[in-house]
Formats: sequence, C-alpha cells, structure tokens
Amino acid sequence: MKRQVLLQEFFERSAVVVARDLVGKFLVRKIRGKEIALMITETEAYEGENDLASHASRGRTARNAPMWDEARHFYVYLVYGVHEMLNVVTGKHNYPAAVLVRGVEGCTGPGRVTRALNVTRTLNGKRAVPESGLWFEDRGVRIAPRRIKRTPRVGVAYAGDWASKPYRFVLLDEKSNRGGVTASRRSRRSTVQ
DNA sequence: ACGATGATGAAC
DNA sequence: TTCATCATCGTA
Repeated sequence: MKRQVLLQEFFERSAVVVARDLVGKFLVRKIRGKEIALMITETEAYEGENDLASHASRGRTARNAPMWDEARHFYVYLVYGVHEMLNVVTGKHNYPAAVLVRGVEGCTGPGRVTRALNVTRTLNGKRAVPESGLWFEDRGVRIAPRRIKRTPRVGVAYAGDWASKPYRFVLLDEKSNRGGVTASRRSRRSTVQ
C-alpha cells in the first residue's frame, strides 16, 4: 500500500482548501509501538483573524498561540471542560488558520476522534510528523468531489456572517445521500493505548 | 432537553 | 478575583 506522509507544503495553503483535501486522507496515531490509521471523514476550516468563529478573532492569547505557528503544527484545546479538539495549523507562518478534525471512519464528532486516538493537549504545538506520534498520510484513496458535502460549521452560531460560510466538509456515505457517514454504526467506546 | 466539567478571556 | 462562555457528548 502506498503511504505518503503529508508534508508541510500540503498544509501551507488556505484552511478551506486543506480542510477539503484532508477528507479521504488518514490520521495516523502511534502509541507504544502500535499504529492506528483512520480515514478522515469530516473537517472544518478556521480562516484568519477576521473569521469570527475562529479563536484567532480575539487576537493572540496563550491558548491560541499555536495558530500563528508554521503550517502542520497542532492546535489542541479543551472545550466544555470535557473534550479535546484536534486542529492542524494551515497557511503561512504568522497567519492564524487551522483545520478542525471532526470525524474519522467509525467515529463522528471531534471529541470522539480525540478520545478514540488518545489525543490530548500534550500534542499542542507539536508537529504532525511521525516522531510526535500523530501525523497525516495519503494512502491513495481517491475521493470524488461529489462525495464531499459542504455545509456551515457546527456550534458557531455566534459568529455573525461567518456562521453561515460553508467551511465544513463531510464525506458522504456510499449508499446514502443524506447526511454524511452512517449514523447507525457509531462505535461507542473505542480506545487506543 | 440538559448537565457535566474545567479552562479561558474579559470584566470588575 | 469572579463570571459567562465554550469549535461537545452522553444520558434522558
């Protein structure tokens, strides 16, 4: 099988383009010698300081500082005191933009993705390279554009005009036309150790 | 429909 | 230092 680690140049583009292109790519996690690779099925783009849905819109703070890093760095934070959110930084250095990984195969929802792959804030600010234990790969899966649905982002109703921008990308299920990856088979309690 | 659960950022 | 809010999820 062809395995190509996604390099910095892949992420050095606009967040919207990277978000779209990440659908069908693989998120790979290595813990204690074991590797698990899951295809990405859902993403969202957060594009620049003008994007009112982005943490970057309030300016640079201790939490969101990784968004200003070079592309391919991770931005991981906690929401609702419960869920770790996994983002990859995109675009030029010092331009705050990132893509949120919202779903992988068998796992819908950003909090479930991080729980399934044991991703926490210890990865915040690290690079998406094999040495860090979490990275992205192209494994040769080709996704027809028709299979990717664009919608507004989730949970950002406060963001004014930016709330309705179609910055969310969802891989449609092969057999169903409505609503992304099958809702029926969500694995509950998957973990990697 | 709602509570969990804790960090963050802005106000006081 | 206090307080409202939060890029969500599981149970009801």
